[in-house]
Amino acid sequence: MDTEEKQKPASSLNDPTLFTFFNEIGIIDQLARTAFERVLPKGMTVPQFSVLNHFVRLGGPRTPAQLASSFQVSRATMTNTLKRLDEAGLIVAHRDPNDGRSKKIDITQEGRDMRERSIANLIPLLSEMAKRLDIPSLAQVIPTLQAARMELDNSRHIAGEVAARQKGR
Amino acid sequence: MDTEEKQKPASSLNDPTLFTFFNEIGIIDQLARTAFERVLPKGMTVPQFSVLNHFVRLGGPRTPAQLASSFQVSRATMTNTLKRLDEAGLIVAHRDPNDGRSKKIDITQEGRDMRERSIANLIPLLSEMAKRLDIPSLAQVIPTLQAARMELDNSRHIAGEVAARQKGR
DNA sequence: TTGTATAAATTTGATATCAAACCAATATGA
DNA sequence: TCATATTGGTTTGATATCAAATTTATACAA
Repeated sequence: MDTEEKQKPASSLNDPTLFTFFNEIGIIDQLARTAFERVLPKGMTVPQFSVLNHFVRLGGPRTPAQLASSFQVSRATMTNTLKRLDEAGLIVAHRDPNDGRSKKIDITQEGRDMRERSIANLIPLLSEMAKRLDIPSLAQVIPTLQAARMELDNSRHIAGEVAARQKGR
Repeated sequence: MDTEEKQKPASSLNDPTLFTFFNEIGIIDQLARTAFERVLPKGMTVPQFSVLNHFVRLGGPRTPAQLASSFQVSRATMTNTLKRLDEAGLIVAHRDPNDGRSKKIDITQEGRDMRERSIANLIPLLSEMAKRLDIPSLAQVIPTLQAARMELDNSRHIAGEVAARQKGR
């Protein structure tokens, strides 16, 4: 199974492209998240806002599992975020009468108001960023990012398989 | 000071480029971090590995503040990561005799060994990723990412100013 | 029918991260 | 010199995140 791996074994070590790519991605994510969180209403976070925004844009009740899948986070993470939104009265949860395991989550009016205030706060920051960043060049790289994201998502099992192979020796 | 902002105030709302860009960035970062952490030696994390790798590649003792700056994280965050590396015996810290506030951090032999094992575990994963991702297209977008990262870094104060303006009304 | 497997959600325990508050030491300036 | 400001580092308190284990409910299969 690992015969072909002898061909060019350590080229990925010598080619810094992947390392550099992920490194830049990580720093941009960090800087952007922090900037957004600084302008959001007190107590609001990016993940919480994203959930509220998701409900407004795409509507309807959603299960925690659906939301976790939409945001590519674990169900445990989504449980945590939903708990905080619920405690703040920004969402409501109802048990699914057809399936006792499941829940239906929906946004409340307070949640909609919070989402509106969040967007109002984000707009000036986004405007400032748009002045400083080269938007057309960012738009150009989006397809590449989307392709990479989809491939990484499809390959999520790979890390587990590699890890299992390592454990086995 | 805000007269010119009247020109095209809400265009950033209608233009989804920035939202989409940051959204893709965030998901890629999430997926990549999780994949890396799954193959790293037990207990090793991406930030911890990054610090060890930094010492091996760039050498020499470094202060916590220098490291925090290199990785674009807060000093509090770096304190936390260094504490764990220190407890694991992977780094050593010495007080700076010339400046009682400061510390000099360096990697230990155990730290070098851990870094070697980490890289050995990462190589197969990176190889798999390299097979699935289009490396040349990723290489092409790196300059754009670097430019965006530098601009966001230079503009870190902006979020604070926008937030202050919002508090003021 | 009953027992096993799967699925949805949560809990637990760990790490990362920031902001804000804090302490200690150095630098600066009056 | 002495008071104030700045700097390096830590602590505290909060949220996010995952993996692994747990709980409850549904599905399936013998």
